[in-house]
Amino acid sequence: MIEDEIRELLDRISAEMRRDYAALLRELNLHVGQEQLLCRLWRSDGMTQIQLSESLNCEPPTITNMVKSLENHGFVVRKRDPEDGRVSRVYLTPAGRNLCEPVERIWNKQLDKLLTGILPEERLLLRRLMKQMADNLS
Amino acid sequence: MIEDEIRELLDRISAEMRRDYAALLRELNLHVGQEQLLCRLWRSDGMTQIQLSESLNCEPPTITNMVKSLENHGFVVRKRDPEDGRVSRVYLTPAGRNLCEPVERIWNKQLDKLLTGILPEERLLLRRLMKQMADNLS
DNA sequence: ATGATATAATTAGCATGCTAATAAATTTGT
DNA sequence: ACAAATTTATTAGCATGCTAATTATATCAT
Repeated sequence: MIEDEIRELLDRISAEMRRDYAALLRELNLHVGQEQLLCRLWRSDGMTQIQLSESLNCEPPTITNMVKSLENHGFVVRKRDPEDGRVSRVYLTPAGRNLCEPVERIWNKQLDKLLTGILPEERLLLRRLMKQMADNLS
Repeated sequence: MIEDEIRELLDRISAEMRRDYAALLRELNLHVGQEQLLCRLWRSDGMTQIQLSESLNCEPPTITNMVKSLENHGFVVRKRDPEDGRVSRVYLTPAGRNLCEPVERIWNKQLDKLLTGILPEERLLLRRLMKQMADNLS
């Protein structure tokens, strides 16, 4: 069945992308997923952990762990919000900010690999179909 | 850029599929990924752990952990290979075998959700493009 | 036959990611 | 004003998944 093949292909692509990213990001001392969190901060430094968990679509304890790990590696710092004592805001250190370019290089490199041999008009179509699938899931 | 959107959509789809599967599989006392290992055994019971790691494209220690967990839950048993003392073969218990149908129901349900609104001829195209991407990665 | 090499699996340690339960601060309701 | 409810973050515990190092068995070469 076509549908089962699509499921298996999606599983394979997800897993393989993750593996490739893991290998590439290791050179930057990053784990898969951490670059996504940093990406949010590159766009908007000082987000709260709740905002991060909503933006990354994961649970607050996951953010606690990720931020703790990123803080141990010196890529971010946490500061208590002076106006709301419950809130902890996450800020980039210079080291964290400097990861932006190398991470984007990795993204582009991996994207080139993924899309090799797929024509521009096929990419448009692919985007449309993937947009539909993403919307179906949320 | 189209390519960046494709990357972000792929990330979103992967993550969301994983979350959905996690929720659905929890009712069967399974974690995401375990159903893939079981699926290999449904097709060919008694595989070695090395064979499983190659088939699932993950590392041997991961298989050790997964099999240990599945064994604790009574879905598989490990038996030493009588002809090669290094090899440990993994066999389904009746409970593990009985998971086949409910897992396939979950797969089909989730696949319906994913592909809603995508026409048969678009599915063919999608499969071709995904096949290309999967081949690009391996 | 025995020392070296290769293969299969495990252990330790770390990260993402989850749920359930808890702690701390703020807001709401009466 | 103060008790109750809500919000934000953390802790504990478990699973997948990784690498590096280790153990146990089998094979290869001299």
